Amino acid sequence: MPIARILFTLPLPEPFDYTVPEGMALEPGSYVAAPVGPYDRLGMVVEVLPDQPGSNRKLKAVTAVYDVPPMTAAMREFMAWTSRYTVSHPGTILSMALRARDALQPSPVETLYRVTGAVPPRMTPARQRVLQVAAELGPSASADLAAAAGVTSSVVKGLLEAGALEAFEVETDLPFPAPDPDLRGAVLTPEQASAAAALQEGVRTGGYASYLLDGVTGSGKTEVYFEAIAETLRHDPEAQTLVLLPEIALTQAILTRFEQRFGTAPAPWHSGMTPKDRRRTMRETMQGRARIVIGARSALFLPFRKLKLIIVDEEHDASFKQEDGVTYHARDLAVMRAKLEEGVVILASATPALETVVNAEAGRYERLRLSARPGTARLPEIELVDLKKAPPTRGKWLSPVLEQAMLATLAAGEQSLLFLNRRGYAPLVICKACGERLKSPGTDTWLTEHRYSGRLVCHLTGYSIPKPAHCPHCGAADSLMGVGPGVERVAEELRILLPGARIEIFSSDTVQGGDSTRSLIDRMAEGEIDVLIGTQIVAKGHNFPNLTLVGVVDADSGLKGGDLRAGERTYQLLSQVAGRAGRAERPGRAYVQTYAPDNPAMQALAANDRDGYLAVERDIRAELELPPFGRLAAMILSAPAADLVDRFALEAAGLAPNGDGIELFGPAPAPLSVIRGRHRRRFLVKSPRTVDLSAYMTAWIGRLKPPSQVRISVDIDPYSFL
DNA sequence: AGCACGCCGACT
DNA sequence: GTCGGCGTGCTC
Repeated sequence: MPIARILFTLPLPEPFDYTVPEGMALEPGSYVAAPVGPYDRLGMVVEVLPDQPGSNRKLKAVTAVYDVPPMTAAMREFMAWTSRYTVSHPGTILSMALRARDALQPSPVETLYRVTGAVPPRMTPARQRVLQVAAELGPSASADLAAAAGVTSSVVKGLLEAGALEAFEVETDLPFPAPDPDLRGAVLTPEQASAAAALQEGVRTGGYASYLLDGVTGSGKTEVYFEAIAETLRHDPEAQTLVLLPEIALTQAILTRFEQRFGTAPAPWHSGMTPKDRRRTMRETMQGRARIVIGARSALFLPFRKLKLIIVDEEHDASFKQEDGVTYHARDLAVMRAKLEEGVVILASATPALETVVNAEAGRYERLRLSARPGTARLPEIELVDLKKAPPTRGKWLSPVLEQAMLATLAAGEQSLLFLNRRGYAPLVICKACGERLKSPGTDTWLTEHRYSGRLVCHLTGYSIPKPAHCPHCGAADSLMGVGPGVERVAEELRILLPGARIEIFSSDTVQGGDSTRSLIDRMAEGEIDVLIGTQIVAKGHNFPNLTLVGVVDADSGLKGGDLRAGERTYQLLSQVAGRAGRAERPGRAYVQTYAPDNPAMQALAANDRDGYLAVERDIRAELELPPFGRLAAMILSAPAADLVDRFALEAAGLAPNGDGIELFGPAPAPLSVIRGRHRRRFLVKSPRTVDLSAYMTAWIGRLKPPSQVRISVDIDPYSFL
């Protein structure tokens, strides 16, 4: 009997071997159920080996094979590569690819009823009502008909037997309607048209091609990549497209734009979906029927049938970096997947990551620039407000310069946006009596005061308590004081500065679901709000025609902490926020409050000199051999007891292999040294570009024998530093 | 990941 | 004298 090597959705180090029963057709990529210990588990065939006569290995047999298309060779290669690169078990990657395992089963069915037109031999008032609602509602479930008619389902059953109703079965998971590439494209400017033509040429040529779509905010990148999608749909009736967006940008607005262009919304994939919707998207994707999938970073692991185009929108966005469990950067993996799928990848951004720009300059991506906003809209003037020279009065957070601008904007009947990336009222609570700083239990992060809810909240773990009347440390009454600004506190300041103005806060605390987000955005767009104060959530994609003033309350907050990309990220975020101003015919203006006006990121912002800034950053990174000119990896050790992890960290340091050009830093306490009661220590490894750092980390871990309480995790290309 | 097997404290 | 804590090791 032939032998199948099967990879399971379990963290096992290697595939297991099984015999293939007579008559079962298996090939690499087939999804199967096979026994692991006492139970059948979901697995995937990696390899089918011919009969091995004379072998006396006792193997179990494969139980069943799923009736779905096998995973493609390109996807299997992608998983194997990802497993090696991220230093994680192949089975763990397989579980990521099969997140909605019901998708392997056919759609569940439900029974619906509809009227036949036949009149039942015996008509009663109850039957009459049911037939009436059945005619009004159209095909419906028995329970729905009964409820609408105010009867029990036995009346429905009686009508079915009498032939006045007929039953039929439908699948509950419907296919996605086919998008229409030729519905109506936007009228493109010459610059947009030439970028679109280049992308379409790439799609038609076939094979791997990669592009950087580098367009200023509002230059119409979406319309341009829509044309690449349209060409993909037209060119090959089986080709599929994946659009990756930062989680926060996956809003109704983008779905509506797809619907307007292609007549139907794409298949969605993100963390907030119900199991049923997930199952539907995954089934349609693996069957090859979903032609366009739009999703957050995890959508990259969906098992497409024929993935020919991947678009990474806002490719610089830090949320493409997955930090827990298997760490990966969805943009980098998207490029690899496109290579293996022999497809086209488009990285789109107004503020591309330095890595991406360096790759484009090295010729690895073809760069397509969109330099103009269509119509008359102009980029906003950005002015730095030096807080050392023009500080806010004590207890306030807005400099007089910004206050004046806000007053003038309100007087002119225009809107302002204030950006402050801090939720709640105050990011830190201290006791005036004893100086205690309130921390989240089991974690070394400060508690944030939220005044609307009257609670102290840990933004890392979600821990929250009502604000205590007494200091938990010294017991003093009424001594707890919020320190520093949050959006709620700035709102309070503004209500005094601008009495009567309509002021709203936009943060993940004030808007829960999609509906409240939409209504806030709609009200802002329609001019029903004068001042919007928002966190990171306001930076993306919203178009407010009457918004002419943007104020950045604390431009320096992102520069703190030892992050390699702090300056770059600050530049990206702030230029994106500033870009909210002046989208329509009115010119926009942005004030950026900073204590570090000489910082290169601030200077570049004021001079609107992105490329100059990137050139400076690039030279620094090249000099220090930091990414993308060198490689980084981190190893994080954690344990419930600090002494245990410290002892093991020293042992691990001694066992680190030697390697050419490898530099080892640490162990040092990780940036968050305690999370959920686990003490964390971190090593940073730096190597030249030419070194296979994943292989180095794998070799290192192979030498370690951690005590059971110590956990090891590897972060390839870490984003948080130090 | 499960799950079973295995040794040390509070209960009928 | 047992029930059960979760540490360790195995699953083709």
